[in-house]
Amino acid sequence: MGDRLKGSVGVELSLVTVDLAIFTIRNDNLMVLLVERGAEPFLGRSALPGGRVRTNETLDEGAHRELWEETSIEGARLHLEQLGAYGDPGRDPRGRVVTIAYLALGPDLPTPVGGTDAAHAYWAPVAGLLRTPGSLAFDHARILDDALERTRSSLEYATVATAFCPEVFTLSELRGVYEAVWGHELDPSNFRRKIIKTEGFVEPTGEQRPQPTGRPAALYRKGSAQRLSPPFLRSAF
Amino acid sequence: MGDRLKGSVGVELSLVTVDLAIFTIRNDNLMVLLVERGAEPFLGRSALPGGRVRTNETLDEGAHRELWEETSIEGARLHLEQLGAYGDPGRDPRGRVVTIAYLALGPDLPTPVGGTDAAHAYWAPVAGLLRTPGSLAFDHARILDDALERTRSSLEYATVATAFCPEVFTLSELRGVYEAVWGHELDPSNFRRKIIKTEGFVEPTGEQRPQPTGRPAALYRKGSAQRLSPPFLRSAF
DNA sequence: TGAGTTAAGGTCATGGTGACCATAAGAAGG
DNA sequence: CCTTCTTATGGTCACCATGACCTTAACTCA
Repeated sequence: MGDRLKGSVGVELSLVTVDLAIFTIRNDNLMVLLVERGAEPFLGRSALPGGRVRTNETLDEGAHRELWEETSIEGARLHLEQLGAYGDPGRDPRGRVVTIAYLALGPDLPTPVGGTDAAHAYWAPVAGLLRTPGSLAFDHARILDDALERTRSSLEYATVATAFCPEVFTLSELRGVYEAVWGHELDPSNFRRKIIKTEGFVEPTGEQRPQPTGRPAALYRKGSAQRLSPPFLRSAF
Repeated sequence: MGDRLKGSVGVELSLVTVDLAIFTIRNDNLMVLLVERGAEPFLGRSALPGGRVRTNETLDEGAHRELWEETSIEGARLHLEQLGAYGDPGRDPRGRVVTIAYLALGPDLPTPVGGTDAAHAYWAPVAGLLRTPGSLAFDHARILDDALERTRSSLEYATVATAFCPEVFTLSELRGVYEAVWGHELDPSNFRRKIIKTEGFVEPTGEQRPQPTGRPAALYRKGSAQRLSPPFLRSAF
């Protein structure tokens, strides 16, 4: 391909990768998928899953492919959006590597099987990672930080919270998503009012689900709206 | 460098560039800086300024450098933020080129002198470009679209509108920024109330400026706040 | 039957917002 | 000097979204 890039010289070329911050919620905790690196550099350290982008695929396609290869989960069920590009020289000791970070949100996923690249893939609580800095390879701690802030912000302005939920869910489960991501509790009554009156956020299925204790909860599915207007701001921290 | 990327093969490498969507406001119109391409592909067509990222510089540094080379404007006076990565195969007929798009906002800048790469650099009204699709090279029309939407959205949640203003400015000038970017008029009285009561958005200088007609306007400078809470939503379109 | 638990709905005071009106302070002209 | 025009600045009021809090509904279990 190099000869098609007329005028370019080798020193100007970079390796382009995608890295994925895949979030889900397990037991009311926000979790991120990590892999234990099986090769240098950072051998044995934890990192976000990712890999090289192929020249014949879109960045989005590359993200979807890596997602599938590392987690055996089809991207169709996930919310996937680009987070940004990270290209500081020195972020990879092997040389110039520019990575396009992606944010993926999904419902409680099965524990990932070892993919092609990743010997060990596992879910780690995000809260714990923030308390132990320096545990991630490359600049993945910063990417994780940005991914978390993007997620918290997205819940304010968009309807992506439903991406964390299964096909049908209760409003309490949806509230649990907000509480796990924002890290504080919400008033159940006010939350309900806000969600219901936001056109297209959720649609009632008409069904109910008995609870282990207490009154049965109505079931909902994802609505067609993408954005929240007015937004649902996290006022109190 | 290639030999330092152990295991990589040439076909996996990409050319990485930065492209800049530089916005300013002239005569109440939102303008974007374009360059007329002096080389193939898209010879003679208009494009966003940009160029290759060097291997020893940050993506942000590359953006600042290209900004300087193309416009002779120091980035310190501008608001510069990363917009995202664009890497569809085929976006550049020469081969795989991944570009990191940046959004730059600045006050009414002097007409740029021809830089090193750009023979002709000029300000074009954004509104006109949206009405004539297909006029920009590469996928720059899409980047411009995204940059515009990001800008409109940023004015809702952040204080970046002051980046369009000179050192000191009146509230009417600041309102003109919002009106130019959002494309509709705002109530002067309500706008004033909103800005003033948002702590740290603007600081009064104590000075006044006589107007060509009408009562003199108080002068303000940029405050220290970065984010608007509550946001300033563009409800009516 | 009563206690416990969760879902769901209602009340009320507060604060932000849009629509609108009123006043202030300058320039220009009769 | 006074009127008129223009823009800046300030105020009023109704409405809506929100947070805090209370009440009722519906189910399980002892």
